[in-house]
Amino acid sequence: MLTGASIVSQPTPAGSRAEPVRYNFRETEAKWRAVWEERGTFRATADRSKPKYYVLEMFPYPSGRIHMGHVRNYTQGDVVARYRRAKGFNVLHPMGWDAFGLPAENAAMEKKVHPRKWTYENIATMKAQLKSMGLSLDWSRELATCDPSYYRHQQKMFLDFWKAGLAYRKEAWVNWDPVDNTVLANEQVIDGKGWRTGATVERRKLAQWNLKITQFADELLERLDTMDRWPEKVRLMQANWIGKSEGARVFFELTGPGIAGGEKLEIFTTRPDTLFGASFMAISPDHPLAVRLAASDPALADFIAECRRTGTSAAEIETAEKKGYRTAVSVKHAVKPDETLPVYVANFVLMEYGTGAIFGCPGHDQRDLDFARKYGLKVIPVVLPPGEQAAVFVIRDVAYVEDGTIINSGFLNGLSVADAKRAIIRHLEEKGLGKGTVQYKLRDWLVSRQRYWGCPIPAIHCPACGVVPVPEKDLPVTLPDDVEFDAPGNPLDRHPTWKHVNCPKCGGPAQRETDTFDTFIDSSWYFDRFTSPHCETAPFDREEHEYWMPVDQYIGGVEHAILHLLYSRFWTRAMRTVQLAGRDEPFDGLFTQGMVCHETYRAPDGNWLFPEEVKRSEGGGVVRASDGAPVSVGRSEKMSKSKKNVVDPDQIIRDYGADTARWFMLSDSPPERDLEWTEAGVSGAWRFQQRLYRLLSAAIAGLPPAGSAKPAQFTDAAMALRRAAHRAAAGVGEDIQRFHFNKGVARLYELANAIEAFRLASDADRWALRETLDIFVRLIGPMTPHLGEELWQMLGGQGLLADAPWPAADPALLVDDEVTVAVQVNGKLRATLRLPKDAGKQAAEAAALAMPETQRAMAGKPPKKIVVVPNRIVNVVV
RNA sequence: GCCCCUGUGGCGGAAUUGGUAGACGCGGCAGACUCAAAAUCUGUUGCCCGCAAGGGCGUGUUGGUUCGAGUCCGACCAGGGGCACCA
Repeated sequence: MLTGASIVSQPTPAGSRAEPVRYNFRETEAKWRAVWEERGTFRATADRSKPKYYVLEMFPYPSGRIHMGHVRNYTQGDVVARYRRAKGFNVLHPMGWDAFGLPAENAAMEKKVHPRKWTYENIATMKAQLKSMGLSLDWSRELATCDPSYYRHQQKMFLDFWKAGLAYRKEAWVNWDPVDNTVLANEQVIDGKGWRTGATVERRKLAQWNLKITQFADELLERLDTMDRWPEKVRLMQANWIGKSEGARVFFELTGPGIAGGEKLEIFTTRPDTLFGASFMAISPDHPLAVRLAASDPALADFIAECRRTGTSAAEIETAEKKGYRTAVSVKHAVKPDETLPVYVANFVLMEYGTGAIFGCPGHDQRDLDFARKYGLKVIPVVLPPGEQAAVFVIRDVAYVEDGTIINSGFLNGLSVADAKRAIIRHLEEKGLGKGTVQYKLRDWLVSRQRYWGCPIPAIHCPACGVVPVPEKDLPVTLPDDVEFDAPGNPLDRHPTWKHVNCPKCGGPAQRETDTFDTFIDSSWYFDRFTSPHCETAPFDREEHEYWMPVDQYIGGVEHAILHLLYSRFWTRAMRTVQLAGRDEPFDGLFTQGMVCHETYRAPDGNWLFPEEVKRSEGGGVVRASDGAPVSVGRSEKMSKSKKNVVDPDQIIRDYGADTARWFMLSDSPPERDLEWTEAGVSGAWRFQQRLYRLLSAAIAGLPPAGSAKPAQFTDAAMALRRAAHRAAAGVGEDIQRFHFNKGVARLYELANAIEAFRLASDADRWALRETLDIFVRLIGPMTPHLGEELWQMLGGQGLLADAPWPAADPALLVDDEVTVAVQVNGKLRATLRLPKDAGKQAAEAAALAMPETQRAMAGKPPKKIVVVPNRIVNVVV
């Protein structure tokens, strides 16, 4: 009998020392993982009788070891997956490896390991680490993108896309590192030099493979509006990236030396309404006309060469001066027949956007104005701001870019900007001088990489037949194993035999394509493959794919907001185009998690220190543990090896257990925000695990067996406990669905506090306590699954907690029959009042006015007005 | 430069539609247990005045709407993110 005693401070048996009950997480966690694995608890099979739920976290690059960002990502996904299982969904929760990529080649160069060996060793290590987290993953679906059984389908799909016109070759300017003999991505060029070699990067024109993502530009943009389970931020970033703008193309007739009769210059503008204000034309240094004119104009050739030397980094562009070179040619003004306009080559005009040529209207574009002032060109205002007089309005230092009334523009005069756009486009189209068009910033996806460790592009270059697809029967084109990394450049290119093949068309000697695919291709369809990863005849089994897709909940870092997610959306449409699948969108719900941060530490010599190298001194400062040297503590930043502010997940799991790591990841910080990793937070999470174990151990004795008949009567305290439990059941589920894990955690703390404060006095109390514990354990299951299973077993639960249903909240217990109402006088809180739920306005008013606190605050004045919000507030205005 | 987001105790953060600001956790303080410490438990903890009862102030700053504003509107300040010669 524990009457009146706290259920926790249970007296220990006489004679025994008060040994605190300790939860042995090491043994227990391993035990339950073995049970799940042995029973195949998380293996998924398509079952049309149940609703499906596909939970996916972005698969990792096998860099060597998992980091805290992975732990956070996979914990969140696992909570969702386990919760959905408990709610009766047929859950697919797979894991794989984004296994191609440059780090493997760097490792090969530095450590003389073959990229394949390095990659698969890393996979083995990281798989063991992920397993130690107790994730509810179906490992039977594991895949690695570097496996030929995976990428053969990718090669096949590429051939299909090629046939359908979605893949093509195009000459493109690339950053060429002359030392490594390779192409560099823009972000690998620092101050015009290669990031690895320090060599000055050259701009070279190379034939490269491209995928026609621009074909879907409009669709990719329009569909964003309907994707309401994606973060607003990501949709906005994608919309900006696609960058739709409406305007017109206009043709200007060229005149001057070297110009053939009738030759035209085509420009793109979003402001055709300002055409009458044009005072110059500007073309890109890469524009064919510029290149042609340079052949007979050495000064222009120098100018173009100088432009090409200027880097493409953000900082350089910002500081680069706007410069132009006046060519010998001019154009006839499209709408003012007797005027001509000079043609400049300008360093700020991009060949890749629009037509690589613009017209300059200095009055209504700041950059054009700066240019015009610099080169002494005319400034003709053609939009009059409201309230200004046309006769006296002039543009000084600031271009006018807002709406207004059109002036100095012939038949457009008097129109608004929007009307003028419509009118001029109609005019241009009628006269054959131009046409209204839509322009996108989005460019086609360049997928060629001069690398070894990637998926080979299945194409053959034949001197007679040109570029020929590898026949399907010869797929996959696999990578040769015997490669050397001691020389710069692509090992595939200098391999003695690999690239030499016979042309599949004419049988003559030919060469393989030695470029490999951008690894973003690998990750553009892995989620499709997960639906049937062992299918040999196709990328996936169509029926399995139909059942499981789309991904219901995708979770990963916001750094993939544009590229990976946009490419995946494209790939899905490309597959639809070649009738491989019928979907438009791969990801129904998307969640982007925040980063994991930690304080940074620096020794007096300026070197970074790992968190485990520092300690708190007695004086409260932070010192180096080895010698007590003072340490300067920097602000919390994203964990990174370079600043050594990292904590190893392995270490945490070893010292505190997976459940503690998971619990800490979920508590306090909202999952979309950055999380600060602190020692105090971890030990707090650990203490809670221990506390729960003690709580259950102590409470369990003397409880009625599971399934005992419900008593007819409960005390108020027991009813309060039951209400708390049922409210938690409803609330935590809601929190998980809405990704408010931190709030769910807070509710569980509250319920634990209520359980601990509950005093047992009767059998009915014991029944209520068992009911509450039963609910509680089910609720913590998704968050701390190992401890959950252990407690579930202690409670005598049926089967595994991982298979147990989510507790159903009794609606009758979710509503209180009494509510607390706030009493305000002139909007200031003066008292609170307990009232029966849904008490009438009059009763509430009377009760509030009767309170001495109310009367005192009213100071004898009569009420002017009384506002009553039922069950909430009574506000007396005097 | 353009676009977007966020500002709440010592700290992380709660607060359906405008309706009791600070749930929950961390940390602090006081106490219990202990020879002592750790662990654990109990109480307390926004700031200011007051012995107390009680009162005043308080969600980045500032102005407004409202019976009532963390929440809505305007201006500003600070921090973070994205894009960036995009015509």
